[in-house]
Amino acid sequence: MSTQLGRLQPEAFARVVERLERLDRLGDDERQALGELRVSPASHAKGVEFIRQGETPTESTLLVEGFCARFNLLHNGARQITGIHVPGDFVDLHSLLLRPMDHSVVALTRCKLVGVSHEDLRRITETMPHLTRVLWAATLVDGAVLRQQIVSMGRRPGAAQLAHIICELALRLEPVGLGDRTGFDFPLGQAEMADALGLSTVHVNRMTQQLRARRLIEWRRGAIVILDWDGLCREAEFDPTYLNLHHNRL
Amino acid sequence: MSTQLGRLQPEAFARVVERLERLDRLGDDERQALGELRVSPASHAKGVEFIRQGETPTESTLLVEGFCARFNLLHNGARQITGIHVPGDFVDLHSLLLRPMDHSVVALTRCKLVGVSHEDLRRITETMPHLTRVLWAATLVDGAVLRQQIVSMGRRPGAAQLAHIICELALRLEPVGLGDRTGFDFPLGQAEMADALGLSTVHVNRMTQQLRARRLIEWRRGAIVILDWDGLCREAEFDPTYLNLHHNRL
DNA sequence: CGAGGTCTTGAAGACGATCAACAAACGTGG
DNA sequence: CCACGTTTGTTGATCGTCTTCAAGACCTCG
Repeated sequence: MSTQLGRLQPEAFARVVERLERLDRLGDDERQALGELRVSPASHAKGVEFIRQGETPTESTLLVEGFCARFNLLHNGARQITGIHVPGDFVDLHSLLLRPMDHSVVALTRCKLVGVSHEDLRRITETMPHLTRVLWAATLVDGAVLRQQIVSMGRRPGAAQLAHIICELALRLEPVGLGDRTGFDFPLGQAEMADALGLSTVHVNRMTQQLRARRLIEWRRGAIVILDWDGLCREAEFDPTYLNLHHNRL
Repeated sequence: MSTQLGRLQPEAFARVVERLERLDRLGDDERQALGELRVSPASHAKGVEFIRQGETPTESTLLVEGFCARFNLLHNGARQITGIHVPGDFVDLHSLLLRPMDHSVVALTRCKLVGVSHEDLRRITETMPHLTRVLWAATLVDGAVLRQQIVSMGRRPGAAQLAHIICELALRLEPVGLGDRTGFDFPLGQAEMADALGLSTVHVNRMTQQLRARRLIEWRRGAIVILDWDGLCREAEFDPTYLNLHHNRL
């Protein structure tokens, strides 16, 4: 992992812009401001906890490639994942305003990331109100995802919970070109899914088999295939409104 | 419920300022800007769903007195509460940037509220970067609370889950002078608590009895008494960091 | 005083956890 | 390219937490 400062590489730049433009159209000046952010690239192997609970980062991290997750550990060693991040996500944009970190972040696969200094982000909040609102909205969508997760964990049975997160991931991966309603690459194991859903590995395995048996999905070799999108949505009571996939005027 | 526009009444003004100043000290100009917000007061009886999923409000609602909750309904009639709000909270500040509402809000007790027009809030985001960051931070704390809720639901047993939310409510009520580590008025029933925790009413009842039997809390007549704060925190593995109760420089 | 809501209790059962063993897939080095 | 060890997925049996249903006690308020 190197730490030399530079501008966003084309790939990373494209990912952020894609993601933010899903919330609202950006002006040329805003795109330019994003392009001029000083960033420090980094990459981490699977399993590396590159942000730790209790730290107060001086930059926010943008995920360019791979999957990572926020999580908390309990005293008994149990892990709860509170969010799975896909390329284009700011994994800790909130660390700009909330200190210290109340959770850690781990690379679930090999990850490419860039750090954006809080100083630069703060300058954006001082000078570019609209872009600030877009970034704010990005954190609000995070919150909406968390709410749906709570609904799942509280009131949906295991199979529906699994179905729901698969629907969600498909739609979140779509705008960055990494998936669609027919499926997506998903190099995570059932153990990680279990930590995300708050279930045991064994139970995730059985729920997966159930969705498989009902011809809703396949899940093998690091890829999830969605055989029946509508059926999966029905199972999950999935309503994509909360992802704010349409453009708003922010 | 009346809708005439006015300035924030002293009580409401104090609540917002107290709440926001918990995040960062406000300047005189910022306090003044808040005082000049045009607001529409409203009050709702217990049980009224005053914001409904699917709507796109033109104002954000500040809770001045009483308790209310965000919730989602499932097809089978089950309700999951995704957040309990206490006086001083903006219950739907995110509706400024996210549309339409992906959940409803219900008054859990008689509530006094004021609506703040999105137009005014947006003006703040255009002209007062620091106050904007404070408001943003308020929504980020919301998110942190949601993450802890996920940890509770996923990995904490029922009793700890109940203990955790009680610890949290105590600390969230403290800065508005409505509670402390010895307890607080809490006019909600076990059924509502069940919907918040994702448990059944019966189970909440039994977990309450368990905490009672262990001399950690009392809960009667609309008030929760905390008999042993440290014990309750231990039971819950409660770490208040996520509430950002200390001042930050935003 | 009566009526409706809330709390409490018991019994039965479902969903999911845990433990343990085995199979399959994967990656690594020879 | 194969052999091996490790990780991940699969299965079965058993156990515990939490749910459901149902009934009765307690409160509160009109």
